Amino acid sequence: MKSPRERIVEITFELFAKQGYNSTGINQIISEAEVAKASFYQHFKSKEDLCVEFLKVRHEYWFGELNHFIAKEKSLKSKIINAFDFLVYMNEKENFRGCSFLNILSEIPMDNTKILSVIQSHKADLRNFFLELLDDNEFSDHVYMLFESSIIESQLFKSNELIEKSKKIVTNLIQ
Amino acid sequence: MKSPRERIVEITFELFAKQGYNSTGINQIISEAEVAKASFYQHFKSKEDLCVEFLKVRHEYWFGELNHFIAKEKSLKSKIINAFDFLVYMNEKENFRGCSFLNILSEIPMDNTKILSVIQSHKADLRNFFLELLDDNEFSDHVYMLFESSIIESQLFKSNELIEKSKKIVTNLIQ
Amino acid sequence: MKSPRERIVEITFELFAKQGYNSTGINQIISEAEVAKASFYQHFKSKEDLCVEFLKVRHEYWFGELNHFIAKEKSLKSKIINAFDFLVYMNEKENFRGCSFLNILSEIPMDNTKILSVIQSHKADLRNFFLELLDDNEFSDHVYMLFESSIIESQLFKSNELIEKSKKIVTNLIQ
Amino acid sequence: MKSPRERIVEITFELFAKQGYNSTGINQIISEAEVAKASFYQHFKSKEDLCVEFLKVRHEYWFGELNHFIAKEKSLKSKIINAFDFLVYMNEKENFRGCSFLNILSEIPMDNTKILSVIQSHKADLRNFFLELLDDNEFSDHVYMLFESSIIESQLFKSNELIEKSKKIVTNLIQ
DNA sequence: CATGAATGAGACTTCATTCAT
DNA sequence: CATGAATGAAGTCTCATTCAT
Repeated sequence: MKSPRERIVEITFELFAKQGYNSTGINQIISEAEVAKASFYQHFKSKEDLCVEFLKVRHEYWFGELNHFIAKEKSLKSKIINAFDFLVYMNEKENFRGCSFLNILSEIPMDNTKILSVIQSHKADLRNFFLELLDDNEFSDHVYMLFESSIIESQLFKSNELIEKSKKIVTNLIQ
Repeated sequence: MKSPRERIVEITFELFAKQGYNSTGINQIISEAEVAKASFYQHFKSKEDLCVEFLKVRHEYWFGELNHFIAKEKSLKSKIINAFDFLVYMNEKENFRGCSFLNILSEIPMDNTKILSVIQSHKADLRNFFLELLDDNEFSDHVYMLFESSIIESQLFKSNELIEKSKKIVTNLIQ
Repeated sequence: MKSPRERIVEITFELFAKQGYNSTGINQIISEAEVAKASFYQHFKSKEDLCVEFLKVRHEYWFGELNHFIAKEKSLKSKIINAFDFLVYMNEKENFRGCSFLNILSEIPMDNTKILSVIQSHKADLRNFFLELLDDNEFSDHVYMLFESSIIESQLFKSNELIEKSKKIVTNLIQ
Repeated sequence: MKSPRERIVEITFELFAKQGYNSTGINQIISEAEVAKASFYQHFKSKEDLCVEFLKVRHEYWFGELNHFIAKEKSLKSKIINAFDFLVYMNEKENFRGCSFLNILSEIPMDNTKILSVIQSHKADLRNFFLELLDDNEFSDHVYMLFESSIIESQLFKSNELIEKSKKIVTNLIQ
């Protein structure tokens, strides 16, 4: 059996992604991780602390999956297009749960800078991901914003329709 | 003094928009609205019910403000551009609180169809708003998605930078 | 059955006096008072709040008992002497638990001014009790201090010995 | 660097005197003493055990300071008076924290005989201190009790007023 | 239509102590 | 003798909702 800390992180990964931050209580986490409550607090100063850890793990996971997903593509253009396909893949896999980072952004008080900055940093990385591929600040942000909308709108409408539309738009722009 | 129901709705309007759904308790609402608890439940079956009412009021308010904001513009193009300026205006006014609808989307359990459908309907109306202006399904959705990102990214980074960028992009596209 | 609030106050009265402030948890109080946890917090904002209420009730009770105990005495001198006998009576009744006010004084952080001032006010009243009887500021404080020591030393040694000694001293001084 | 045991005892000395028994956790002690948890339990069976050690150290310290403080005085009378000045000195030094022994008396369950007897023994020594100086059982206890009140009342009112009053009373009695 | 007491189920957190390494 | 992860039990407090008046 894995260490309590590992079990906590794993379960948190699942639950925060599936149910969100506020809907997931410490009690559920420790009960599903089969860990004593005090063991939890040995490793994490607070729920907020756990949230930061979760976002870090999620960050690694998400970019890992994304890079893996587009790795097989050769051309720049198809890499970009595949990034959108990655969203479809994730929606299928995670049942249109949207972006964990943006979801938590909505769930925390606006003045929680500790968590906010982790989220900002994740999105800054994503913005940079497109910048490095496209090497044109304005166009890369254009794609980034269509990408962001794609995530949100597919979460909202439980449908990949607008992802596909974005793909088409980007395809046309990218010539 | 206004009726209890009106007072509840008004206070809820302020509090949900400012603090979010989960961070606003029934107790705060009834105390600030100076209404008895059971009077509250006379008018609203549950907090969820109140949320639906809030979203409806917010919908009216938001589109009202938007239409008023762009009414003075004559040309189609400047109407669109001004819609983005409206976001800047709202951010200033509401301190980068983002979109109430998307925020609540993140705060509720995924299977809450009652609230979900109100949010979907609001965004469908917004999508239609651009469609009616632009009369081109693909292009209007393109603008819609940049508009949505603009809201979210400005909330995330507490900055209007990407709204301005979107404006520039749209300006170029719209020729 | 009495109201929840009454039951809480009664049980608290017993438990704080018997076990002290820190050793008595909210859980024990509500379980013995057969009250829901949230009912408790309907009536008392916090444990500190309950403590203030307890001290007020205790204040009334303690002075009530004291005055009743010495009421039968005619002469000033015998009233004073009987006040010390009251301590013996209370020790017997409450098993040498000492002064609730001084006990709590030791249990709270030094900067808790809310509770501190209630304790100070109780002791100021006691000091005044002797002043009104004796009408001589220095002598009344002398008696007050012997009275205070009597309480503490009898708590410490679980014995009325020093109360009796104080009685003798005061008797001799009072001629 | 001193031995772990010494470091524990030193830190405990500071913390128990400053914050009290219940407000000082084992974790704070070991962290400030820079000692491993199990090392702590190597040396002390329990927190209660540590408390006993603390009281012993405090006993030595307190009487050491007291005796040193009054050593310079020649006459019996001025030794007694100076004992009261010692209380003023300690209040200034320790910010009206009162008597560590009486504070802990209030913080422990009444049936904790192990700690109780250490406290009793300390106060018996103090009572004896006055007896040896004054050689008159009744008068020495009279002074002892004024001394005890002086400590407590100055803790309660954060003021040396009643110490000064006691000094005056004792001065008059002592002729 | 108004009142506010009462509630069950949960929230998050900390305590002193033990144990495997 | 040192380390720090793991623990059970308990801590205080808040939630949306119901009910008797």
